[in-house]
Amino acid sequence: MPAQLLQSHQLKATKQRRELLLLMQREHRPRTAEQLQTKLKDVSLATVYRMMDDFLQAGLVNRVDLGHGHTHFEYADPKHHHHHLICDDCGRIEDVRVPNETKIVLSVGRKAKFRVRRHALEFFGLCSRCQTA
Amino acid sequence: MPAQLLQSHQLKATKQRRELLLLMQREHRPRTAEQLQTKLKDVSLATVYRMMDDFLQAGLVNRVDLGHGHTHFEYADPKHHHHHLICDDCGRIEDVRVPNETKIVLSVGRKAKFRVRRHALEFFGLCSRCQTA
DNA sequence: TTGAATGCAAAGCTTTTGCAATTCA
DNA sequence: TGAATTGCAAAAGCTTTGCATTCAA
Repeated sequence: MPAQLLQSHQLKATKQRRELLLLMQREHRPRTAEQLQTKLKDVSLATVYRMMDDFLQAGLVNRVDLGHGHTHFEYADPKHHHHHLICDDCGRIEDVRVPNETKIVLSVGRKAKFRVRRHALEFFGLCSRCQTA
Repeated sequence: MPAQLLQSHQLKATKQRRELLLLMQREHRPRTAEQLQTKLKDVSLATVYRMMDDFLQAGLVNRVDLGHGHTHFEYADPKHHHHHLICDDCGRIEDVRVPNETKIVLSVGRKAKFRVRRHALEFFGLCSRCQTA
């Protein structure tokens, strides 16, 4: 599957790319380049970053800013578009869907004559556990 | 004004803090620590970063991720809450207001039993000029 | 007066880059 | 085969930190 997906985006299906894409599909969670590299073992960190650039351009992954100093990446599953709730206290990350999101994004773009290609949205605060603690 | 604002947030109103806060209120645009330091002249970069931490905690400024490698900061004017449209082509940044934003944020938090304290939202794409070019 | 804030310079991290070797189409 | 990709190690930022000094309350 990864091989075909890569080729359909004009990306040469190298061993490293196939492994990384497969890993990200399975994790479907925001991960740092280092976290991904650790789980791949035979791929250099520089290559992970280079592949991320390619994947980002192809729209296969999204860049996620969780407020920690380093960038996270997440597989962009078109069937499960979502955003994140990030707990300031315990760091837990929950997925969340925003109602009428498409409509909102379209209306924002239309009003400003801006062609929105993508957007980033994260919520920060306290998760249910940490509120009571 | 900055002096009182600082003190109301339990922040000692030092010369550097007053100047930085005043500058950010006037700029009311996302700026990097370096950009701010340049305009201040007599404040070290380390101090700008340290002040940003304080201001962020106090809620006086927001952290903005424009997708470039470095963090931007913007004065958090409660009367002009807005988000950004960032042009992939020319880099121009426009402010935008999202209709019913408060309602949306509240509903997202309620559904997930998550107490949302703040959120980050940026739109990327092509501005009106770059669409036609 | 005194704890907090600042400056300077060094250290720390994440991310990028050059170049030779390797690999996929 | 030939262009694209990868590894390694060095370089390049941005951001943080230690410590002596200065400053606001």
